Amino acid sequence: MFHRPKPPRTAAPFPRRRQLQRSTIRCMPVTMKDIARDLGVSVVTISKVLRNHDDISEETRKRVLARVKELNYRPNLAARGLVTGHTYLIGLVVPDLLHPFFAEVAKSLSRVLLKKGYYLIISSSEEDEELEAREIDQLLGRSLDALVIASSCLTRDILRGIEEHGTPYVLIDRRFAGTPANYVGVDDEAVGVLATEHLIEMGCRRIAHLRGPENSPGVERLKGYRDTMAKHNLPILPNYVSEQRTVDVQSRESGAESMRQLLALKPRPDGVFCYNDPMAMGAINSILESGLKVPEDIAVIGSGNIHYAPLLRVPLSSIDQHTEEIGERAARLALALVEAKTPPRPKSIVLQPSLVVRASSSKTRIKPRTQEK
Amino acid sequence: MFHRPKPPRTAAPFPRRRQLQRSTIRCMPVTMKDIARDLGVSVVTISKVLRNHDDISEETRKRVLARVKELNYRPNLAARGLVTGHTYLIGLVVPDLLHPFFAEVAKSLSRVLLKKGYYLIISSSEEDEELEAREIDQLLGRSLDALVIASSCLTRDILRGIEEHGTPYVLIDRRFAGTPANYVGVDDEAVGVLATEHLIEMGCRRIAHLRGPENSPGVERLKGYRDTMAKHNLPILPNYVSEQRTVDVQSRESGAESMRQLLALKPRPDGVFCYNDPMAMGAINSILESGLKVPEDIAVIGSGNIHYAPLLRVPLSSIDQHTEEIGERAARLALALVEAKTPPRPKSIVLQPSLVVRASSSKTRIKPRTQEK
DNA sequence: TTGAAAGCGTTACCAG
DNA sequence: CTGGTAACGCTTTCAA
Repeated sequence: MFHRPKPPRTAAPFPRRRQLQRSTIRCMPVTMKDIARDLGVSVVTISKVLRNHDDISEETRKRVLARVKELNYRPNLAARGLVTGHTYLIGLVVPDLLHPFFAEVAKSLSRVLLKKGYYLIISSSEEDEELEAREIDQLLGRSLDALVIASSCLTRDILRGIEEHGTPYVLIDRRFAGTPANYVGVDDEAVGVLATEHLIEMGCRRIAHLRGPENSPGVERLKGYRDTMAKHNLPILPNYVSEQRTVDVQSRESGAESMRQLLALKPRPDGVFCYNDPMAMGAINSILESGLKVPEDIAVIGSGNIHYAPLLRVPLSSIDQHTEEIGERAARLALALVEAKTPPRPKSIVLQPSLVVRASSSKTRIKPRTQEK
Repeated sequence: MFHRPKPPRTAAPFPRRRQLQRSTIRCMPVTMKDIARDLGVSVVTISKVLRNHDDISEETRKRVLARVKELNYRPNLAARGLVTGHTYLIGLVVPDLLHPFFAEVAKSLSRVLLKKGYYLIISSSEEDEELEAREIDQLLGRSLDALVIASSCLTRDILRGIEEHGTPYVLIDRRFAGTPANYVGVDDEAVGVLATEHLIEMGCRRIAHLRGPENSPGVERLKGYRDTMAKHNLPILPNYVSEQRTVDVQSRESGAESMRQLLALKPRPDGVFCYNDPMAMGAINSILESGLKVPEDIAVIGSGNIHYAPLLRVPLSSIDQHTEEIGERAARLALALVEAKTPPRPKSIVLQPSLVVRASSSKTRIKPRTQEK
């Protein structure tokens, strides 16, 4: 009936032997306990020294620090996180790391977070909804402090699990209709407007659009394009909006394919606004292959302003989305969420895009050879 | 003198209240304890069900699973890792995520690992030795199962801490002289040979080299270049090997700058082998800016065969390093290390590079317009 | 088939 | 200033 008093822990029968059977033989790293035993102090003391508590004598502190350095001790952050409920780990989910847009976001995000002592754990969904769900599950299981997501999902279902779990999150690039969420992205309708206005100004009249997926950037850029065409009383000819809605992962190939279909139309377009830069690269390829010229026969503009856009076969005009700033803002927003005592009101940050003109859309005869960079 | 027996834990005074003060008010996720209390079983039972132990009655199993699903319970992987000593987390350290080579490696690595239930945690050192050391420290503190590293360090010092800590690791792309380590990369000397032989075959005689950093790829590619020039009795003219040894992060700019210096030399080179593709892109830019033509006046070849090489202003000849395979092999090697009971002998995997000819080096008059892709 | 106890490496709390 | 104790959420062991 009575519980036997635990024997004092210090009197363990095999003091230097780990009791639990580990799966590997590999020797474990140094722990506080090791140092404590070594120095004849308690683990608490070690812990305090390491976290700069000021209720430790200078002498003890010195001894501890010396031994810590000597043994190259590293605190186990997982264990620490377990106790404090704070892991200093922030998750990032993107559709494709190879896509320069997301690589750039990851980079600027990471830079800001690192400065504050946070660490980024990145996950690529390959634009696959199911994989994304699994990866987010994994991430939630690792008790991150926050999550930054460029979701490949078309519905907000994915968010429910995250909210239930209680991990704060920031959406980037793509958002969902419905209840507001923390979001950082570009004004996608403005992207469509800017691109289309520019092509019109360059003298294009039969402007086609290689559209993106059914997510918010895809839909809103399309809307910007449609509205602008309407505003200028320009018709959108049949099949001038590419039907396939493929994904970021294979943008270039899909851009090439859609462009081929557009080229078969008559009359054929004299300008194309592409959902993103990789699609535009594919489109340009198809146009050149067919023997036509860019921009003389067909002007092309993309979006994203990827860093090598100026160096392409035909330097690519694009809509700059302020990629770096998206990462920075998302990082700051995420940090604010983590540090907030109580979940603050969702905040939506929408950046204004800007036009970058290069050769692929400059229908003037004097094509600048090296316009920038 | 005697320790008071602990009161039985089940008789805690405030059963539904967490005792520990967390830094945030945010409600904590569901735990096994919650489910156990809920169902009137022990946490052990829950734990066993979740890990498919077969000593649980079908009925209990069903009840548990139902509740688990209902509450959307996710096991805390950090806590699990603490006990099992196995986190299913593998770290990747690269100099620059924006560099397509490393992005591609990350992608293929992640793909293989994910299939086996492992998760990749990526870290970009920005080609900064000190930052790299800090990041590796962080990673080690998170008790990863293994580490994959493309180190920006020139010496193997960084490895000591890792070995002391006992985390198995695989080097990729760059290796260190001295004791053998697990490594996956391309035969860099062969890269230099292949590139130089090709330029010679194209009729170049005054071949320059925009060299990389003082790490193994940089040094070995340089050696391949030197040896090949010697073999063909071709002189390496003064200053024909660019002196700056800048880094991957700013390759393009550094390539452009070095090329400008080469152009000022007389005689000027008629062929350039660049350490990597971004440098080659910068070099081509400088050449075109100076009014000369690629490849007619100066042929250029890079290394890495980045995916957009065919789409550049001048489609870029390159040495393919089998980037994807590097990632795959590194993943498999890392998994082997994790699963090994005892550390196996270090294994070095060296892939043979292959030549990809495009316009930037085809000195024949008939330049193929679209050679591939 | 079930679960109490001990332990993973750390921090919070509080009594000395 | 110091350190014992309990706790974080989980798994392992072993007795019932």
